[in-house]
Amino acid sequence: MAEPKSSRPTIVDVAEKAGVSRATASRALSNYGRINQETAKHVRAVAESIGYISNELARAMRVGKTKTLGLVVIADFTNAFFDRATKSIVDAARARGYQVLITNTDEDIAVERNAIETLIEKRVDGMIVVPSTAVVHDHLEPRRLGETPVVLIDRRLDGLRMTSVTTDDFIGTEEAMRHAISLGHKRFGFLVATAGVKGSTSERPPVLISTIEERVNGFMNAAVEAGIKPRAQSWVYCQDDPTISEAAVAKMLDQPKAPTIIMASNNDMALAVLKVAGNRQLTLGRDLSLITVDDSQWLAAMSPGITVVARPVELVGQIAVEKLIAEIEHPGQPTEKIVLPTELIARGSVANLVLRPELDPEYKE
Amino acid sequence: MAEPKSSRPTIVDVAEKAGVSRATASRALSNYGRINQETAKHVRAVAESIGYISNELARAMRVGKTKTLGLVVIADFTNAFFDRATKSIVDAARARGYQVLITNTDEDIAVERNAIETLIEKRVDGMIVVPSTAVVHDHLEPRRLGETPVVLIDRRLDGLRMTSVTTDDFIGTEEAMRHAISLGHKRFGFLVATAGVKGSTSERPPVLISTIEERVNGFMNAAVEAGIKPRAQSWVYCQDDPTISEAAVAKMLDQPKAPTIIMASNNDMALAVLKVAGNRQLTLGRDLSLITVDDSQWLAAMSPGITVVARPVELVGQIAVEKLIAEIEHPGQPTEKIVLPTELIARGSVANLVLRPELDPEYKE
DNA sequence: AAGGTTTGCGAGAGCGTTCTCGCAAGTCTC
DNA sequence: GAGACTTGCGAGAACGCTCTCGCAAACCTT
Repeated sequence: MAEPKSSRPTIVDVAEKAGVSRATASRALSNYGRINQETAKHVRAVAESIGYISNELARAMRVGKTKTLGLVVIADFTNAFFDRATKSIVDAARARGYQVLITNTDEDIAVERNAIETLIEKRVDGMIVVPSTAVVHDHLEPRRLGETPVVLIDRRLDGLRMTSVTTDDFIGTEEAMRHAISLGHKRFGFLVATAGVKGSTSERPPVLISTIEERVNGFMNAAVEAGIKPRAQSWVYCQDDPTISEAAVAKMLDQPKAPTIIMASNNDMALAVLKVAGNRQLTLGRDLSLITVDDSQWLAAMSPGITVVARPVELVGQIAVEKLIAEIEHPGQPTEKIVLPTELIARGSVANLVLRPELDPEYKE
Repeated sequence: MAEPKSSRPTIVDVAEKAGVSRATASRALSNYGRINQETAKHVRAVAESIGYISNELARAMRVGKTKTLGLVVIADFTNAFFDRATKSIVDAARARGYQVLITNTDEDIAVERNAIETLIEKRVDGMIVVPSTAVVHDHLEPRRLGETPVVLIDRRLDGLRMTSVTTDDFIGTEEAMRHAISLGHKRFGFLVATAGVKGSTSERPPVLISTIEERVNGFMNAAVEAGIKPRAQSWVYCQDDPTISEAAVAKMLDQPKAPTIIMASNNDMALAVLKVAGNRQLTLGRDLSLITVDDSQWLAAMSPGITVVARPVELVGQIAVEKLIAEIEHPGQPTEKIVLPTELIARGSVANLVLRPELDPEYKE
């Protein structure tokens, strides 16, 4: 009478059935050490026949590597950065034999702290994190992390000696501004998504995550450079909430000298512009212009297509994985702050006021 | 001289430092069994002070539960189903104390088989899978899976006794068709995304994944019901590739009696329609109508908004997690085929040919 | 033919937990 | 104040794997 044995076969089962020791079975299955190829083949056949699947937990315990990466991200895959970044990370990891454990932070620092703790508990070999704030980051300090390497993406955290992969949004948005200026735009509306702000305000919050800060500075710099002094009311820092951002856009457009173009700091803001423009029957690229950051299929497929500052999102993910795995497999890599260039993709959403000055409502013959 | 001890502190370190046994330390940290609350507090303080973080691998080995769910998905988060589904799954899992290991299949059966194997190796407590095909599924058979429970989402696999959470796309698309018919449309173009087909064809492939099959049948059924006989050339089954689908749309529109409305089986197809319409300066909801499946912020924000068959994606994810965890924690649950209702959201992309028959190019006074 | 080297394999420890069991001391019960 | 029960804790096994070490047999080498 065989015992029940309800659970999965282990390597001991394989060993017994094959008439060898655990050690030999292990050698056969993981293909290492000195072993007769005949026995190895036999053991593998037995393993296959009884449906043996190795227990990576046990192996991980022994060898100290889980072949798992943690991803700490604002898992809003509706977002044109995180969706593509996540996919590219998962793919790049798989290509190198790693799996990825996803944890969502919802941009909440407490959740993030928790997520990182959980990932360490699960003993991931390393993690890629999108820090949800630019300020508090004790949970990312070496003391907490121990040996676990971390690579930051999307946002830098300047206080930490840590590899990061970001994009040059300063130059990207500067370029976008120059483009708009060259097409004759002089009155800009800046619509900036700001975590941590409630409602909307034209006052600049004390801290912005690096990505947003660069975009703001890029806008500003190009404006100043062109001798354009953006009025306070053309800046709106606003919470990432459709109702609030749409209201902000509406207010912007109702000003006496309304902007001819709105620079959106991200696609949620761009959506608000689209919505309001739609409601008011404004045609983009004619009655109102728009530039946003992060490309997506939708932005390209609309009519007119929306002009964007495109970031090499997949590349960010791939490089992050590459650097992370490099550090995992060969500890002691130098930390790097990698900054990738963006690309301006001009489509039809920016009116050419040079050719058609009459499109500017303030235009006087 | 203390030994180096480069790696993380273990429970033995905590025990030693606290002057208790491993057992007691474990009891204190995991809060179970009989333990003096004073000692417990002391042990926890010591653990905190030396930065102890429990090793879930070891715990998992011992207790046989990893508190990890596997997600086997076509990780194209650009897709309006998978993005939201993934987020809702990650969130629902976290709320119940589970983490999610994501594996991408890219709609490739070999990769899927592999992914499932890997997840079993990592000993996930259960998995949620989007099967990438309707035919081969030996890797999902009980023999392979062992005790690991699986819940299917998005697509049913009728041959398997397995819980699934899907949406009623048959009724959903039928409803969409009735809506279009009630607005006076008589000539339809059906644009169906089909994995496995190369290029595009008007011949129906032998097998379609359940979701797509239901959509096709829903379209068909409502057409027949209304006495509309769709011509062969109004059906296009086409590979999920922008160039190919755009060509298919163009061809469709160039027919002698071109359709007044295109029913897209998913958003990739809808994108193709948008692109072609844009190129040809056709205004949606006037020169050409469109209905697609799966809502997204973009579809709502465009002008006109696109009419969609909206599926309760988040709910699908939540229920899947719920059912899966129920089976994990209380094995022996009955398998269920859960089908959730869809909702037709009418926006402006369908022209009203009853009110404005002149919008139909075939209209003769 | 004697020594050295290589090959193949098994015994056993160890990774960091949890958990059962047993024991000593304390608390109750009458 | 003796037995019964409760409380708090430690010893040790177990989860399933890998890997070092040692040993026997087989193979060279001179």
